[in-house]
Amino acid sequence: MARQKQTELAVLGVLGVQPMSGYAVRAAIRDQLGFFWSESFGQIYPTLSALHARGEVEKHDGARPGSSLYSLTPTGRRRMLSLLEQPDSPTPRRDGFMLRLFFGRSLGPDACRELVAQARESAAHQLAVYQAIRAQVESETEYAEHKAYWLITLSAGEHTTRAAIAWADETLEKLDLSRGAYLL
Amino acid sequence: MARQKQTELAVLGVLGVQPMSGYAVRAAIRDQLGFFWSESFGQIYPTLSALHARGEVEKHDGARPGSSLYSLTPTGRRRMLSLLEQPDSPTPRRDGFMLRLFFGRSLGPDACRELVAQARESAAHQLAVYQAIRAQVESETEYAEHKAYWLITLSAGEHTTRAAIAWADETLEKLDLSRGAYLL
DNA sequence: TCATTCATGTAAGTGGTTACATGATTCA
DNA sequence: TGAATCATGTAACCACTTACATGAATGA
Repeated sequence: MARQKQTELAVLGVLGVQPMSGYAVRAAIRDQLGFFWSESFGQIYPTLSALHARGEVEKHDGARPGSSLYSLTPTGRRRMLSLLEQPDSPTPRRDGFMLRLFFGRSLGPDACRELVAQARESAAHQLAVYQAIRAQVESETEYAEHKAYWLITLSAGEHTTRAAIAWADETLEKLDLSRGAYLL
Repeated sequence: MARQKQTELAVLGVLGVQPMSGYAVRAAIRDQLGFFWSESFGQIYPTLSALHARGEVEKHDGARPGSSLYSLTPTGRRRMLSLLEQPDSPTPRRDGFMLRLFFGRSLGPDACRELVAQARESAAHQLAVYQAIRAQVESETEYAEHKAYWLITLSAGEHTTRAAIAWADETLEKLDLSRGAYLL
């Protein structure tokens, strides 16, 4: 799937849950999909215009003057479904942290240790955030069916983050051993 | 750290292990860093030129006519070190698979199950690849110090992938339960 | 009244991929 | 002899971010 269409999918997707403004679309993506997706205004507004031009979303007057509420048309819903079914072509990974660690020999064991320790901290923090969100989502009473899928993606985040912590702990140990060897 | 400089870091980094041609730089990045980094020719050659213009790499005649061997100059090595020490600013995540799953309610439980099952398969395959590479790297006798860091990044991949498998298994179970409930 | 949030949009720039063009060398 | 690999580079395009510009509404 062309990567461009993924932005359209994200926008159509959140609009499929309920109608909202462009600003709210961004907030929804940031707050609900933020851990594995992001869109900026510079993407959202033009996408919304294009979607509107193609009749996939409807534009209504919003609560404030100048603001608009967008909602999916039947065409839009069909489009979302068809995008959803297309296999995604993942963007090539570019993990700066791993890149640094790979060249760790040049960085030196101390700096590497620091890097991994920081990564461990931020993963631990992330895990706490996930769990706070989980509690919040679980207590939510609306969108019961959608909730289940939200929790599934959250759970993926939790698994990955716990793995990151375990890896960091293991790596710190290795690094300490080799540092010990180095100091002999 | 500006994202652009990361390409320079990757190029300087592999050149820091040993001098090689632009073509070989790409091969090294693909084969050794491929799981968490990627560069295309369209990036590598211009970067190499820029690095050369700034005196960070030296250009020597390669084995074939028209081919070049690039190696780090002392300036280049210092530059690599300084880039290595700068904190990285991660690109925002865009995980198309999670995006789809988040909108799973629209996709339907069967299609979701299929999606997750596929993800599980590809993770299992990935894990086998990691382990093959691990065996190969471990048997390598050169670059002993560098090897340790390579294995550390490999281990990160293994942890993440095992977590993905565990998550998939858990999720498949959940999905089957809810599908059962749906069918009642 | 003043900061914050809601709201919409554009312009410039960046970082990157893809496809193309070209040609030598190696090896089956 | 012909396919695969080694080798270098460019041009067009793409998705996306950042910064900017603007202004109304809300609420402390």
